[in-house]
Amino acid sequence: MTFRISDDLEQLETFFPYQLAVAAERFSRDLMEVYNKTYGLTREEWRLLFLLSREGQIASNELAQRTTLDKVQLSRASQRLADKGLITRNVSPKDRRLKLYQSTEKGRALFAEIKPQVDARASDIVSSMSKEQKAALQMGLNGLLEALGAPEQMFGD
Amino acid sequence: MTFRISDDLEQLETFFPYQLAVAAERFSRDLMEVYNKTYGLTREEWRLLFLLSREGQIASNELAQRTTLDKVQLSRASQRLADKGLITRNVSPKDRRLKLYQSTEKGRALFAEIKPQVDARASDIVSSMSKEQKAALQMGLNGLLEALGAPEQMFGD
DNA sequence: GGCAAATTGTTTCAGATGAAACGAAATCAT
DNA sequence: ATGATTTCGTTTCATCTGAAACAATTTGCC
Repeated sequence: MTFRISDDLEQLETFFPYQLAVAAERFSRDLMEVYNKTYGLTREEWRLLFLLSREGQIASNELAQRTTLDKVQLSRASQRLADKGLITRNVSPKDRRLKLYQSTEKGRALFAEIKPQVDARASDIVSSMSKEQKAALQMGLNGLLEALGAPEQMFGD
Repeated sequence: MTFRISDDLEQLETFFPYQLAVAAERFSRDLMEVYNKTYGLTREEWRLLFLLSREGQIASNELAQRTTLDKVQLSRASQRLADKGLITRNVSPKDRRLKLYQSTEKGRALFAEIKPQVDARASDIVSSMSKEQKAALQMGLNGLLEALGAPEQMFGD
């Protein structure tokens, strides 16, 4: 298989965004098989649960920065998670417009159950890539995120 | 900025799919500013118009293979494009279940108008990446697409 | 202090989306 | 040939989604 890196810029610019979208969508769909089909969580719910499971208590304004969720998505996802008893939402005493989100024990337990399965699925996909390809993807993706002006270190480190 | 390539596999599996999704979504959104906000085309409509603008007449079954559109998306997108007079849809004489899609003059003209703007926007983003990053991204993405079992060479070459 | 402006979470409403049902046409088996 | 099965494109229905409107709260300004 041959790759025309950038000798034809026109091709790179038009074809590449499509490749990126296709790859991301397929990957996302594969992972959704786990947390959605099996556990009925939407992508937003899963991301939120993910974040809350490692952090303690997070305010909504801080959450918006660290996720790609806007306030509407956050409101809806958190509402559903709260209905399922996976997280709690409390009005912040400091600023009563804000809400403080926190994972419940049930939420953390569910996360601990799902997480390894999602990891395994992702690992299945990535494992067939060569070490060089993985490294290249990681480097290229970081460069792209930077170019896109994405906030770095979303999940802390 | 530092990149932890893959010394922590756990990180690679969980963090990376998220990065991929974020990058693809942001990129897609940036490009949509052009063909959606300005010209009112959905992503599916744009993809279909893109494909039809360089090919002559394409049957629906062939289209499904070369795009990620399923039959429902194709049906809806083509219907809207036909309503706008950008493409034509004719029942195939060979197999009256199939439909033959073709871009109209108006469709090609609109594509010719939008395309450079989309390219320019994509170029804006990618241009701030180093040559190495671009090459790495292209290589990594191809590897990932292969790992995902994606059909290669979607737009011919 | 008090009122305009800004911020935040939620709701509303129209349009988009996915899964399943459906009807038409072709293919297959006998 | 004929009936069953398969393969299409479309429609339906329920849900999701995004943009704008909204109410509650805080901030800024005087």
